[in-house]
Amino acid sequence: MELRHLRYFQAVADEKHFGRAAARLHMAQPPLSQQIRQLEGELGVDLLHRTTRRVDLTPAGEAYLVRVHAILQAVDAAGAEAQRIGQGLEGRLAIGCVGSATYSLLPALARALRAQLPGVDFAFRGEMLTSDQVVALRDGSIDLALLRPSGDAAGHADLTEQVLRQEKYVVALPDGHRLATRSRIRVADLRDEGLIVHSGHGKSAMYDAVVGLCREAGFEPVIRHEVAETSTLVTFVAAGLGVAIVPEPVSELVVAGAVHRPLATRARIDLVVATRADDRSALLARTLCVLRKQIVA
Amino acid sequence: MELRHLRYFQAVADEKHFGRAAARLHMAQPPLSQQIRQLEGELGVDLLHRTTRRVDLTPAGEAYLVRVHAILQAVDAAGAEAQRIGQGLEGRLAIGCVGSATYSLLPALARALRAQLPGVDFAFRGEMLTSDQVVALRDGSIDLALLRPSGDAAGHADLTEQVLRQEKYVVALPDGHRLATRSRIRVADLRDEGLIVHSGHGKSAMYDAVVGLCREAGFEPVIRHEVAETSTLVTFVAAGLGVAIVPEPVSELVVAGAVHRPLATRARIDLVVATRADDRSALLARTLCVLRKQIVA
DNA sequence: TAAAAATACTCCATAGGTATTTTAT
DNA sequence: ATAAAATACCTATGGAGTATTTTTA
Repeated sequence: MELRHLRYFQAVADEKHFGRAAARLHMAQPPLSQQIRQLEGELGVDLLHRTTRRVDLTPAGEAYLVRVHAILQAVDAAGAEAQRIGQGLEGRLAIGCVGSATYSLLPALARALRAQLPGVDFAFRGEMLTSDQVVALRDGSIDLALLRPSGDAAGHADLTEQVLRQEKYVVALPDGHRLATRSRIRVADLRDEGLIVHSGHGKSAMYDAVVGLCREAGFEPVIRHEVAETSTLVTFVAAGLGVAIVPEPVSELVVAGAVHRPLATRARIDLVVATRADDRSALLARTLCVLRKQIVA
Repeated sequence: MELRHLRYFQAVADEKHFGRAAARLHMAQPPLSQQIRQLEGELGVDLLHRTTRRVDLTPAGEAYLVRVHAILQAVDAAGAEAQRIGQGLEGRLAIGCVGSATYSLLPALARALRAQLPGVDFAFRGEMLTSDQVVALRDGSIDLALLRPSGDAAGHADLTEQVLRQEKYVVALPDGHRLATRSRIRVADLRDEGLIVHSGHGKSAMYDAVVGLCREAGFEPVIRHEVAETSTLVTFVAAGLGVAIVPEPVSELVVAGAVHRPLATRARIDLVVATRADDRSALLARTLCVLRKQIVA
């Protein structure tokens, strides 16, 4: 049995007339009769009751017609859906994001994506460590990662990475801190401050970046607290537990009791977008397009 | 596009290998590749991502596969359903019944039909007048009628009628009635009794039958009450409002205060089954078969 | 008898087969 | 180098066309 048989049956059932149905199908009447008989033969049921004056449906034909309608519609719908998915207008895409972009870039991106690609089911996972995102990309639990540069770029041959933008640093200080009155702070000014950093050497790229800045300024940082989440980090600063060096967009996360001051340094921290190199999905391409527009704006 | 394409796609998606899929489909690999390409071309989407080592599904292919599974299953289910309906094992059938068989034959028939044809959705309408059943048969609101012989059998050329059985008459009497002590009652004994009959000359066959019996016995019946339903009729008798001549199976409707005594007459009243002459449905045939077995038992 | 479906036959489009090439690992 | 899909080409089944017959209201 083929869809042809179902289409022909539907036409005959609609027209209740082999001749008219054949005309509608742009074919001659005899082959139409044959195909319908073939269908009935295959099913082992008479679907139509023929008289020379009119054709009508048997009870079995009535029931079959309903099913056939649904099937033919489902065939069309399946094709249409596949097309939309192929064009990246529909589907699922999971996006990972480091903590320091979770409260600035990610919400704006989510809004833009929902507006631009309303048919797509996006899943956002913020506060992810760079190293976890690499794993998640590889195992498919995310499809796009917003992360910081990791030391071993060589180990990411299967990933495509691109620098989205280079972010300045700011210092997060408790409200009444002695440095809070300065308009700009040098790294060296933090020599005697207790620092709050993201936890785990080799896991958080920010940890390594902050330690690197201090060493470049000629001192070994005093690490007072290690925290997993950026929101916790700023909260700790507000609570007076120490100061922190964070990328500038973190200052968009406003917490009472914490203030941000520019860090006087030429150093910048890259925000990188990474994807699986073999991921050729149209949805990913469209998502990257929206992401880049977002960065420019 | 044809079901063939869907079947082939499903096989390739299952096997993730054109060669093995072709073997499973009992065909060579090249035509399979062609058909899949043809499908992709028609949809305008790549469903498969080919490497020489393995075949895997694109996101569009994944979604399409799910739909294809459902479609192919629906095609099978539609055929199976049509077959069952064609064999009379599934479907809908409405049965009408005159009042005087509603409380005896009909419940037993319903039980037998449910047991024999569990897949069928039977609808029973009891207490229908013969004339209403003829109309209902013609307009399709019932498919099988249990009725009494009507005067104008000539007017039913489009119906097939068959006498199911010939029922004796009984007299329904109030409990303490003077005739209640008799074992048998002649029609002439009812000369001075007020009768309760089914309402409407020309509508209820029983009305005509009862009046006919009386005239044959040489008197014009005194009609005390006309009622629409058999249950009402017996209730009226029990209440002492009169006596009634009813077919013997009505005595199965036991109402406190009413008794039934055989009527001494050779006259019988036919119980007739009628169907549309052009109704060739297998379900009707099966139903009639169960009905006839029921009558014998 | 007239309208419509079924039959008889013919033809050709295309599904499917065989042989070979291309491709990616 | 090799396994597998794609390409090229061929064959033949069967879908569709034309002419005609059969059917039944």
